[in-house]
Amino acid sequence: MGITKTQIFSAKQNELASTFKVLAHPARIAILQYISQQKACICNDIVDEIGLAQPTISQHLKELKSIDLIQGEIEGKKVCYCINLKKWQQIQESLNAFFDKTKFNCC
Amino acid sequence: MGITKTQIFSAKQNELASTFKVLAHPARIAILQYISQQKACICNDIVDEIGLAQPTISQHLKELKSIDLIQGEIEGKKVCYCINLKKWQQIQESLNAFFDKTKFNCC
DNA sequence: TTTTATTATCGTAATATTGCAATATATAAA
DNA sequence: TTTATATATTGCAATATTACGATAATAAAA
Repeated sequence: MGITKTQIFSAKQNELASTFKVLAHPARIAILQYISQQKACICNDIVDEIGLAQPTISQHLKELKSIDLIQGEIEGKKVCYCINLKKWQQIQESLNAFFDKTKFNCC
Repeated sequence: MGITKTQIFSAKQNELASTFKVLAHPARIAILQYISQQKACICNDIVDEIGLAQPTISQHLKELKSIDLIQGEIEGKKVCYCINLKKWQQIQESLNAFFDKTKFNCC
């Protein structure tokens, strides 16, 4: 069917899975790493750096923006993409909470 | 195209993305949480608990097994699935390393 | 051996994702 | 205004994922 039955899971489970999903592509990992290393983060530089076509990069940026993980500031013709530090830390904490909460009672 | 261009990314980037991908489904999150709470972890119980068909659960378990996140011990007719604590911690550490290493130079 | 119970695999339909060419939009420069 | 540059959107083809019925495989029970 290809469709996830989200309605049978809790909001937290769905949200956690969605967050993992945004991070589940090497291009998006690479984009985040690249943005974090640059003083000025411009989309076209990302295209050159990553090696995917401009529309593809734009699409990946859109997905990262969709969960507020990055922000884009328009600077003339260019857009300066930056990591949203607050959200970044928030996500790291919620992932750690998931890993920590999971206890191991068997085996 | 639907195919990820893995060859243009580093092994680490691909591995990190793959790990996120395995965790990027609410059923697999729910399975991990359920397994972690049970003293005895049996597949058929998971089917009752999650509310997806048995072949679907079996498929999700296979994906979790594919990165060694869970282990299955055959106990007669049943299989006792358990979280692989070592791998679990290893993954948590590598995710944290990714989040920590990503510095924020701009904006 | 036959039956029953449990889990895995196969095949397939529905949907999602990835990637890019073409094109649109927007702004700066000429 | 026209042109050039940067980014976003649209449309589509190729591939991946999700879910499940049917069935196979395995092992305990009868």
